[in-house]
Amino acid sequence: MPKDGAPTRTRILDSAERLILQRGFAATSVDEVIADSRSSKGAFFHHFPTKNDLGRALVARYAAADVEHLETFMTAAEAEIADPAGQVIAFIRLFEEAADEIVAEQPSCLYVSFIYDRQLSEDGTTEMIVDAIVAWRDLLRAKLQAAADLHPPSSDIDLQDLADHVFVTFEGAFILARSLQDPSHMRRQLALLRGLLELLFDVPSKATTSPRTLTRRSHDRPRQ
Amino acid sequence: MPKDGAPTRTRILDSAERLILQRGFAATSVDEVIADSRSSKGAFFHHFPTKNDLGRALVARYAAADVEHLETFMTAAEAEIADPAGQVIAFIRLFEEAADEIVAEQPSCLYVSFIYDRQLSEDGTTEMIVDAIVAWRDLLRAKLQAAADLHPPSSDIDLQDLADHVFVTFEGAFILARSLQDPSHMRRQLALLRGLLELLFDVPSKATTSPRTLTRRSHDRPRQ
DNA sequence: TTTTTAGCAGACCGTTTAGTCTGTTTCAAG
DNA sequence: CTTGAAACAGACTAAACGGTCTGCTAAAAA
Repeated sequence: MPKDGAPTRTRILDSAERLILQRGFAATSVDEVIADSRSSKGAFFHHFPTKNDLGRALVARYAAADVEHLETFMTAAEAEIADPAGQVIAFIRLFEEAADEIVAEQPSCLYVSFIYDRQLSEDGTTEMIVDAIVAWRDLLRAKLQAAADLHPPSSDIDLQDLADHVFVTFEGAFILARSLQDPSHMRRQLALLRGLLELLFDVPSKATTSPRTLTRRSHDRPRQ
Repeated sequence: MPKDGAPTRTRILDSAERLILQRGFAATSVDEVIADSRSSKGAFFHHFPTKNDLGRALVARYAAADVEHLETFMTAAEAEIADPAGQVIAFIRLFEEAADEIVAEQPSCLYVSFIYDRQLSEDGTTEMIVDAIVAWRDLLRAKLQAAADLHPPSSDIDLQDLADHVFVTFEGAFILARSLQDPSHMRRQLALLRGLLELLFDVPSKATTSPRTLTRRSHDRPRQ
């Protein structure tokens, strides 16, 4: 077999992801991706027959990483505490601690770039996004169900919607952070969500073990 | 003065808004807008010197309507009840009741189309979006502050972040509804947010007065 | 050593794009 | 009725776009 094309392919995907997260899919030209990745027309269209194929590959990679992130953090939360309500709260706290880093290297969510950018269900991208969202909702709903069975929540809240609200908070926080150009909103919104979950399941907030959350109130002046 | 150009201008804006909400700004061509609005090149570039000018005008109109919507509903909530916590909850409930209609005629939020689509701070659009977001956060924060002063909330939650969480829920719900192609998520996420606020401020949920919320649980099978 | 094939380079091409230009129509002021 | 300026209509253009094509190179199989 001839020389390995994987590094070039990865370089193209990396450049495309960066540019598309900044400008959007339609607003990013193939030539820009080629220039940024220091490849060529030949290389690009060798790996991706069309621009849409690049998009599909990009979403596939992104969704896979997203679901893996989900599972990694949930496993870590499960190792930390036995109680399912505590696990959900620990899960959110792990994302909270990683929030600044996540937003720094990803100013927005690739899902939205594709959901908002292209004509819906044009090809297989929407399905991949749906699958990832469903992975989140199913895993979280199971946890929340288990939590609700143990500590009956203080309010009759729909658990499916509550599971979805985690995804909703992520996406909304991305938009808020980007609009106001203040990346800390991701961490803050996750902290808020955690606080609401602690309230709902009557789990005491252990602020002392999570020093980062102590700085939560240092933003009375909006940074803009 | 010659004939009135306002109707044409409005027709172009309406078509552009529809198309851009579906496909995104960059993915919508001037020619498509012209065809959809049954106008012409001459008419278009008479009213909007460049495509970006159309975008700016569109966001200006959208943001003005958004802030007006905010103020209308908050005024209605204030007329309904004196207690600030109850006002916030009534405010959310009003949007809940309007949610299906809103999503039906607007499958997504124009802010996101511009925040995600164009290079940030290219022109004045970002500022207009920021102004609208700040209007939401300021009005809601004031209400939440007043509410917290009266009924001290059962948890030490940052009120600024809580105010922002309303916007976050809207934006996230738009994305969820569109991704899963189930418009009911907007209503459901707002209902959830209301439930959490009722819990936080210890306001009893009056489900009987709001018949729509009774159907909240009729979605065990995701519609997809 | 020869052959084969994936990997790549870059000139090239047809189409679409935003934007221009030359008119023509409308309508009210003078 | 004339005029003047805003409101259009639509042919046209230069640049950018996604995609093609021909050819070269590297490396492993035969």
